[in-house]
Amino acid sequence: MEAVADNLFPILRETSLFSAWPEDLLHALLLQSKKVTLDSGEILFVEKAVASAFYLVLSGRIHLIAAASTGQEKIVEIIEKHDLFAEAVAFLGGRYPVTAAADGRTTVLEIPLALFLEILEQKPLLMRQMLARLSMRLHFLVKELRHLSVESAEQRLVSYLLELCPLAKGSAAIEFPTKKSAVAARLGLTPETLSRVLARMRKAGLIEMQGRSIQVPDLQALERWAAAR
Amino acid sequence: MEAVADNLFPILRETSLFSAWPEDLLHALLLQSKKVTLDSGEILFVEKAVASAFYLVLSGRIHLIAAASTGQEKIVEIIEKHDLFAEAVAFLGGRYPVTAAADGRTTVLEIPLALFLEILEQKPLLMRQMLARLSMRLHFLVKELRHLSVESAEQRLVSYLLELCPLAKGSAAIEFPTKKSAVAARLGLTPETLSRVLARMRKAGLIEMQGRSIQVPDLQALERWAAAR
DNA sequence: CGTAAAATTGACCTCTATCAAGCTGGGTGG
DNA sequence: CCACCCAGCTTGATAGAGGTCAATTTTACG
Repeated sequence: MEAVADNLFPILRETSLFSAWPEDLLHALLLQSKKVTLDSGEILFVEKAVASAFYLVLSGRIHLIAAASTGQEKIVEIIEKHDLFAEAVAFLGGRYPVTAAADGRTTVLEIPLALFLEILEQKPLLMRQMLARLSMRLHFLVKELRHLSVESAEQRLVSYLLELCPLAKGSAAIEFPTKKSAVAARLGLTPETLSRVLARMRKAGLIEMQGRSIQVPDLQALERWAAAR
Repeated sequence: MEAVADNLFPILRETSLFSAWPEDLLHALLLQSKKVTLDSGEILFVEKAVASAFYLVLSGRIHLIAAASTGQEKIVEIIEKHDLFAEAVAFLGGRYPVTAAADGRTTVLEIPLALFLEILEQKPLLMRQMLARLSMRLHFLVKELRHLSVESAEQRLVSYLLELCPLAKGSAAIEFPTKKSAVAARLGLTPETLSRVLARMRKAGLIEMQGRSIQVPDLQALERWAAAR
């Protein structure tokens, strides 16, 4: 853990949650926050632990993991650089619903909930933005639920690829954010199945692949292909 | 659609969202609301439609359905009598993320979003409660995600049964809230699979069943059985 | 009752997980 | 500088869970 530098301001400002915060409040919040650096695989917090803070990824990546009693794990979400996570726990008894683990060496900003809540309480506008954020997460999860329950491995992978590329038309160059085995877990698949689906796409001439980067000459063709299974 | 009667007050008061609302505001909101009655299977709103209202189930049941391009459907949630739904859409461009359909003849109270938002804007305390509600839904969905991705049919059904009965120990008499085919969809299963799992439980002496009602002589035995698969 | 919808049961098949080898490529120490 | 090593990836063979299709049986309700 280290002291918090002023260069964090622009990063926080770019998040939907903090974009409209007045300077002084942001500063007060930063004063109570600290950087935490994790080694690959290290656990930031475990499911059901009492929540006292939420986080912003400064570098690296965080995996949010839901584990079953059988020991199986599903990556609910991969949090990228400059994204906030776990901010929603604030409003509920305050226990984390998932486990957070570092993917590669990762630094996060730990923001204490107490002061954050206090500030929110007094600024309806900020609360309003918080509501919008939670709403978005809700929609995200509903979408995930659909993907998992009614879509095949092919459809899920294609949806995921389409999410990763900004334009929905023409061709695209896509890069997996992390190693394929983690992408597989994110999609609710095994690494083997992901590998096979990618192989099928390659054989069908729909993609080219080298390591983590994927070329898609025709996004719409890819979509049509997935729809047919 | 009919005029709104005053006997709705106690029902609204029992919801977590409206429990703390001042009389006058609730009244103002009710004045703009109306009852809507739907026949079985009738659609209240479709996915992606622009949202102008949210709802409270007065009688019957509503299924929230996520459909895939293939035509397959998953029931995301079964909304019971006196529960609110779709209130979260308010804060997001305002499109419904799911389709809502009546399960049996169903009456809902349609509450317009515009006034609701206006009121919230001026009452930070109410907003705070709204946040708590969204947070709960978020946790619910995360749990669902885990169930779907890392649990077997047996485990999902048992979790669902345990959710339906208030006590976690000893014996219980459980009643499915709706027809089995809908329960199956809620669990992400086909009716056939649900039927088979129930048959297996019956043969293992873990449950007795007549129509929609289920007797569980030993809840913990049921849990152990599910854990072993 | 009689009919239609719901539920069950059986046979079969598909998808994905699992287990078990190989393969590959980037980093390390000799 | 190269050989080796090992994590990550791929590929193959196999099995199991759950879906699909079809044929009954049961239930609900006019």
